[in-house]
Amino acid sequence: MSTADRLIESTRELLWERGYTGTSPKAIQQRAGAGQGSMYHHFAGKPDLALAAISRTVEEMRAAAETQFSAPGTAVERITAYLRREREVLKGCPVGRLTQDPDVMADPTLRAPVEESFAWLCDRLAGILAEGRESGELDAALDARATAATVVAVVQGGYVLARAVDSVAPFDQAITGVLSLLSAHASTARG
Amino acid sequence: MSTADRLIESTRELLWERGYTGTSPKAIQQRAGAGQGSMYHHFAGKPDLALAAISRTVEEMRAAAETQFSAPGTAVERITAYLRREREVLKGCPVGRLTQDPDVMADPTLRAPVEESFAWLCDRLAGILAEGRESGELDAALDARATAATVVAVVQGGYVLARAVDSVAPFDQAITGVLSLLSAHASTARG
DNA sequence: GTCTATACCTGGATAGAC
DNA sequence: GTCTATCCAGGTATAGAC
Repeated sequence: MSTADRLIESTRELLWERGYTGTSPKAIQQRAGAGQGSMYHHFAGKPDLALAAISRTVEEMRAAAETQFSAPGTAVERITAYLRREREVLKGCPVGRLTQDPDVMADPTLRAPVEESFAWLCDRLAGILAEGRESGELDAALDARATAATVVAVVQGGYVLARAVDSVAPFDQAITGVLSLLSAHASTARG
Repeated sequence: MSTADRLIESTRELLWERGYTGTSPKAIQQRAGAGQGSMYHHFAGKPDLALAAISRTVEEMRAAAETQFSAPGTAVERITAYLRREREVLKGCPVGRLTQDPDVMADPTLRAPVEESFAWLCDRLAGILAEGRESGELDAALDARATAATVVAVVQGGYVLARAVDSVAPFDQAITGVLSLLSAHASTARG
């Protein structure tokens, strides 16, 4: 891995663990095993490095989600696969975390990937839910966009709950809860 | 308002806006219109002041929630009132935000109020849902604890989505979505 | 490309005068 | 109780040698 890559990876880790404000160039350099001059040779500064890190993170997140979404199966099966996917729950969401960083949200360049990421995720889930509704799998009265927002919110909020009580239990419960509610909606249509 | 109170209120605002790491004693003093010496006369330092601010915030949050929870009405009505309550959505949750602050979560004293806050909220909602199940309002198969976690997660995640796209729309959609799913569950029991 | 030196600002806190 | 002076570490970046 090149020095530039190591710097990006270190930044990704630190943004995840400590956020933008809590991440110093010095900490990035130490974790990457790179010197001061090396970092400023490859990147213009902290915001530039953060942009590279954030871009890489959102790409990975999207690819990971798309794996579940494009798998074979019904809408509920694919959403279940997405929700039950293995996650580092106690570390939280590396993208959602950025929404709490005022310096990230205040910079349009840093903010854009975060914004696009969640917009894409909601749209994609709404599309899958709409498919399920068209095919008769889900109740015709189901609001695809609202339900999609609920699903994404449950994941993001599940992370918050898990971190609050330092246990994955509430995350798993929140997922179980929304899947039960959604499945009930599906069986109504079937019955 | 006393100087100590102004310092606490300023700290509450700044913790909400910028988090613990992003909040400096100097910024607190300036917002409170207090001097350096004044702050260190009333409080031992930043962690001490943060504890006072966090304690006050979680008390307010709990009181606000309890207002909706203890109002007359069915379980779903009270939960709807809670979820539809007016919120400063784009500012996010002042308590949930703290879960993203590693320095807060690493300090047991600062962490405890956050942890208790979410534990209480989940328990309280689970109790209300269990009541609704006992009374026949809700499906007997409904898992009260899981559903409670889902409800809390939707609120917390709704904040994340709203901040991500800088719009209250996804927050409102997420609430609408979970209430639709829950209401469908209720009508199953009634039908 | 990477290193060291340097610079300036802020964070967080203490000391002692008033 | 509040003020000012002072302190040291760290954040963030530039300059220039190698």
